[in-house]
Amino acid sequence: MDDVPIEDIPGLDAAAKALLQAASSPARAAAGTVLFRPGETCERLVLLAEGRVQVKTLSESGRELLLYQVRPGETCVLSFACLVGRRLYQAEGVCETDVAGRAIGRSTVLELMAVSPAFRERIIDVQSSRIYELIGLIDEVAFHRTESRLAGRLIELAGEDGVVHSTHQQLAQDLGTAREVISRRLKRLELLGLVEVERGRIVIREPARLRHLAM
Amino acid sequence: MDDVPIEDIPGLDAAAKALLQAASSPARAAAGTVLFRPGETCERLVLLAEGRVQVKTLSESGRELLLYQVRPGETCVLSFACLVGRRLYQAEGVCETDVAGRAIGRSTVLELMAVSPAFRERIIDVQSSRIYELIGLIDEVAFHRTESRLAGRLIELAGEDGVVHSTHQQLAQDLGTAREVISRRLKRLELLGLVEVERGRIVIREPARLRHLAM
DNA sequence: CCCCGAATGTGATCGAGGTCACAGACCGGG
DNA sequence: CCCGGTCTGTGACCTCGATCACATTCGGGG
Repeated sequence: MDDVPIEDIPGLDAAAKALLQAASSPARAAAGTVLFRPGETCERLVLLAEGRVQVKTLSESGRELLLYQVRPGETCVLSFACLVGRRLYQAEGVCETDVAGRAIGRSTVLELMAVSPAFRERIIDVQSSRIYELIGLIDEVAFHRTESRLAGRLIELAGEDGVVHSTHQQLAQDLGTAREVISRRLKRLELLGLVEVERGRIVIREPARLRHLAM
Repeated sequence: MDDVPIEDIPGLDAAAKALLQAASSPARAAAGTVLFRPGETCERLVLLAEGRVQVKTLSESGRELLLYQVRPGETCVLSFACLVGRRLYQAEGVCETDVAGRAIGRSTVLELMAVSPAFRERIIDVQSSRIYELIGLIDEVAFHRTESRLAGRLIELAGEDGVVHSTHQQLAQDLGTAREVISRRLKRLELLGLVEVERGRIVIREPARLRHLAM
């Protein structure tokens, strides 16, 4: 079962569907697959139907930092920028889960922008949100300490039950720091009674106080 | 002389000009004027005809960090994101020089997006470039030391003659650090023979080696 | 030519976070 | 139930950058 029905992609209008029918190809990838790496050129844009993709920068020393995630109905803004502006990727894209979508080339993207209001608005919407988020991220990285950023990330990741299923290593990679640093900060949060640290998961005990720390 | 002719704004098509004629108002501001601050709502978008605007984040402790500059023919992507997505500004916009442009409201922006291909493409283009730049900035702030960032900034600011007209304080604010740090780093670059530091200006002596440091 | 504000130089100190080097602890599979 | 890989805890150490507190120095306007 290789095909990805165009109907699976939310937020498209008739014009977009017609064009995709004619000029897109199904794309699937398993969790963990690297979709693109720094330095590569972008040949095609994927409209995501299901799954989640993480886009992260890499440092020379091997650390990483999560920039944003791409969700169903969205496209990767970096891919878009690289494809349209003929730029090189400066980040890495990794499938967080199994992923399905439809891939389109540069000319099709441009045509879609012209003929499909829904597609156009979606792109602009996603770009705007990402710009907003990226600026927030810059602010965090430049001016906020790790403890506060960790608190924020825990809140983002927590399920309804207040449980975060992540290892210290994963959190470190999300925040662009080292595992030891996360371990120590978590320990501190635990001493403060804000969380409980277990193997592979963190239970949030005091969401309110944690949220307060995050700002 | 208060008016700003629409002809002064580059990159518009007939449809855009017609709409602007009917639904935009002239906007002027002197160098140093603060156009928006964190926490404010965005009521209108300015299409820049001349001058330059700096957009920067502010930290609690009073430091700042330059996010990007808006130039003639462009719009501020943060303003756009805030206006369209009804979000609050998270940064500050300051006129770097005297500035002239035309201001439009939310509904006009949306209409322009719909009726003017040139405007639409311009927006998308600017958004894409900014996203690319912002990701680069995140990478720098997260993973590169001040010395390398300073080297990069000096190269950006240098004129044909290799002279940068900035005070240490200004450079510090561009890079999101403290003045003393810049002074010391500059001193080091001077010891290495890469630049000469004078009052209010820096002369680049070894562009190649400086560029090398910047990466 | 003097004076004041802006710009710069510098030492001392401090804290956050990065890095290294391990030691345990835990867990699922064989 | 044992073993190896993953995950976590921790001490030691170092570096960069932030901050404070000044001393200078420069340059232009009155």
